Amino acid sequence: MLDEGEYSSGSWMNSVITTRKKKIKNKRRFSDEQIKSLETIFESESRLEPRKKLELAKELGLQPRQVAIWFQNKRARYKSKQLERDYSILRSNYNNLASKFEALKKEKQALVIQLQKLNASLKKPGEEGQCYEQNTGVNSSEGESDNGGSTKCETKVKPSLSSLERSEHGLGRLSDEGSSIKVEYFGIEEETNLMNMVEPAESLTSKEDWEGLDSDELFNQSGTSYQWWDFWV
DNA sequence: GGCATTTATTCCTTTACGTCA
DNA sequence: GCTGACGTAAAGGAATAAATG
Repeated sequence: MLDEGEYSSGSWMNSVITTRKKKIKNKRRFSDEQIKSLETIFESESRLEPRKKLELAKELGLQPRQVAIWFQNKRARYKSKQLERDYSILRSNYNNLASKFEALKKEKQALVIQLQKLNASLKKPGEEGQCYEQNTGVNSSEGESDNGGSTKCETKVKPSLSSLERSEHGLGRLSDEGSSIKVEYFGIEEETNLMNMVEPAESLTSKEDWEGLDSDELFNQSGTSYQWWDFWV
């Protein structure tokens, strides 16, 4: 630890202070050539073998201790820069993810609204919903009905359903079991549940959350009743 | 082989000097 | 010339592993 008998004589504290001040007074920055050589070696190996340290010190006209300290400080500086780079990359990835999340959330909300409209129209007696039920349930088994308006209802409702399926890449599926449409979507059965899921997602994506959240906090969020990435999985 | 001690090395933090705006 | 910010050489100290008795 202590080199060349640095603190070897006199009162310990006084010796430390005087010796240290004397040493630091003589502190000189390394020359450009010395720095260049050190940098070159550091690029290939961040830690020096003792033998190589002696050789390098001799070559540069420095004390081996100085070379060791330079490498030590260089490793610290490199690590600090690396941390900055890593943080920058993580932040960029995080921002990308956040914007994708926002887009997906909007898409989902649009689909939920579309679904509500479809359900509402099907539940109204004597309107399009009833026509659809007759078309899909009755007309298919009996071949035809004496109702001349069946083709009109079909063209109005079915395109909406197919657009829902298409927009969800085949993940969303509608069935007409019972009196209303049930959704096999995100692993839930009713759109009320679907709507409930929107709320926590909203709070997570508020401006304060995005600004005050670092990546660790994001991945450690356990305050909500579900994980936000489960939202669309 | 297990142990205590010594030695060497690393990392982290702090100190103090040099430089520059 | 003074001052504050910043970069950096160097020291202090804790932790760790290898060597030694």
